[in-house]
Amino acid sequence: MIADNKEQYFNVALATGIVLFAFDLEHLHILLTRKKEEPFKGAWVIPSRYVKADESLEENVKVLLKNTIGHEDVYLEQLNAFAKVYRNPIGRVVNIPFYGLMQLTEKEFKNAEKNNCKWIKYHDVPDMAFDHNEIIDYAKERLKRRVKRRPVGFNSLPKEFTLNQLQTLYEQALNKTFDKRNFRKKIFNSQLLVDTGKTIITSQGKESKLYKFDMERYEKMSLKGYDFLF
Amino acid sequence: MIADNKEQYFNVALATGIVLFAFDLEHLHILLTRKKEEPFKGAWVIPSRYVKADESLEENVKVLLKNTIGHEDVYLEQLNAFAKVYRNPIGRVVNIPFYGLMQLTEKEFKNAEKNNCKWIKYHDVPDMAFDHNEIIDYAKERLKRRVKRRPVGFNSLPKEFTLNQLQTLYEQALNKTFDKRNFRKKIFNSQLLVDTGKTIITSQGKESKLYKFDMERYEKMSLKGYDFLF
DNA sequence: GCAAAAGTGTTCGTCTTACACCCATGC
DNA sequence: GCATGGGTGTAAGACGAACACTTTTGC
Repeated sequence: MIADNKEQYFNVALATGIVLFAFDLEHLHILLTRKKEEPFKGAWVIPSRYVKADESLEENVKVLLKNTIGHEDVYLEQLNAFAKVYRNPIGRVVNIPFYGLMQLTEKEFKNAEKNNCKWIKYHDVPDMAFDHNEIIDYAKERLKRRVKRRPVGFNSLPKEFTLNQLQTLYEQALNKTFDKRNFRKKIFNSQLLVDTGKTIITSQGKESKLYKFDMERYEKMSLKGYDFLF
Repeated sequence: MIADNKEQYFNVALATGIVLFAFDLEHLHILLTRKKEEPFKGAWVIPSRYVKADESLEENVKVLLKNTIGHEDVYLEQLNAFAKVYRNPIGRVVNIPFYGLMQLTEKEFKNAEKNNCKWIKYHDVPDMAFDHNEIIDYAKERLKRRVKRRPVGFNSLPKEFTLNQLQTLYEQALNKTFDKRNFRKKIFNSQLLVDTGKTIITSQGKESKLYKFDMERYEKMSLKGYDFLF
């Protein structure tokens, strides 16, 4: 079947997109940009890029990251392909988006501005071009599930963080609030946090204990069938 | 960027594949077929099909189902795209596989044979062409997670089924055994099963109660934030 | 009569949830 | 001095895990 008319099938273009979530210790953000060319010139989109013939999806996404935030040090996960026939007016473009999770610091904030991108608050996503709102909604759902079921949240915190920062992150991602005492109990019970013995002075001038995530321990526990659950 | 040399990007082919899981009330099976053409003529593959220019992925998968088991009454879910540059020697073919879950009866068994397909036991998957083993492993992982966290298993049972059949399904999919009393307690606690009042004579000649899944109730509970968990 | 399958309760420990106050700091 | 945020304990209920026997049937 394919041998007869190979050409008829090789007429699809591939792109990746990145729904980049970043936490600045207070709010979750998503990185958006505006389209520089037709179609939908000027409209909000997630950073996207056509995949070259000999380029893997991951390589492509990493170029996207370099071009927007200036580095590629981000937790990444592939999402479902968006492949509707008429999603792009110039032809059949299949977008295989990823979601990323990272810490938002001054550096990424400035780099984004420089590269014509903007960090939008998680709950304030505007109307976007193509099916990009759908992609973001899907990525948010995925993030929620992951935060609930795997300790991915730590990818958006500094190596050492306070429990209040961790709780804020969970509350933002899951869009609900937790009782402070119960939150701490649950996290400590999981035995995935290590007390660094250090403290930090938070923005309110209070002293607060610093913890770090014990990745090694998590991996060992995972192998034995442990399931992180929040 | 794209306007200048549009052609250079529109040279990818799209295919879907289906990892079809089916339960005959005793064992889980996966549907495989053998390649009829080069490359890898004669090798085991999952049923796959090129996507036509104006065809959605879902339409394409449904044709696949029609061509193999003779109908399209299957629970479907899209998996991650498999897009490695050199996964197919004839060009860059991106496979966007789905997994499906259904009940295996005589009908599907015969239709598969007629269509050059074979139902292989879940734990006996042979070496396959392309990256199809990888796809199956990925689909199995997804199935495990789904069975644990959503009541998808009911898609592979008849409308009315016994608790032992349900338990067997869970044991096969998750590759472990459960205590019968605890299993029943857990399932009844979830309040998702309705006693039909009927019984059936099983293959061992014993009478066994029939239950059905209360989809409406599940949907209501889901909306209120209920999470099925096994 | 014995092998195989359907069905059934209790106990113990752990986890979840609800709930309130003290202390230090910045202003 | 007061508003803000960091930090802490207890009690009640729900849930999970471990565990054994009775009954019926086919052979």
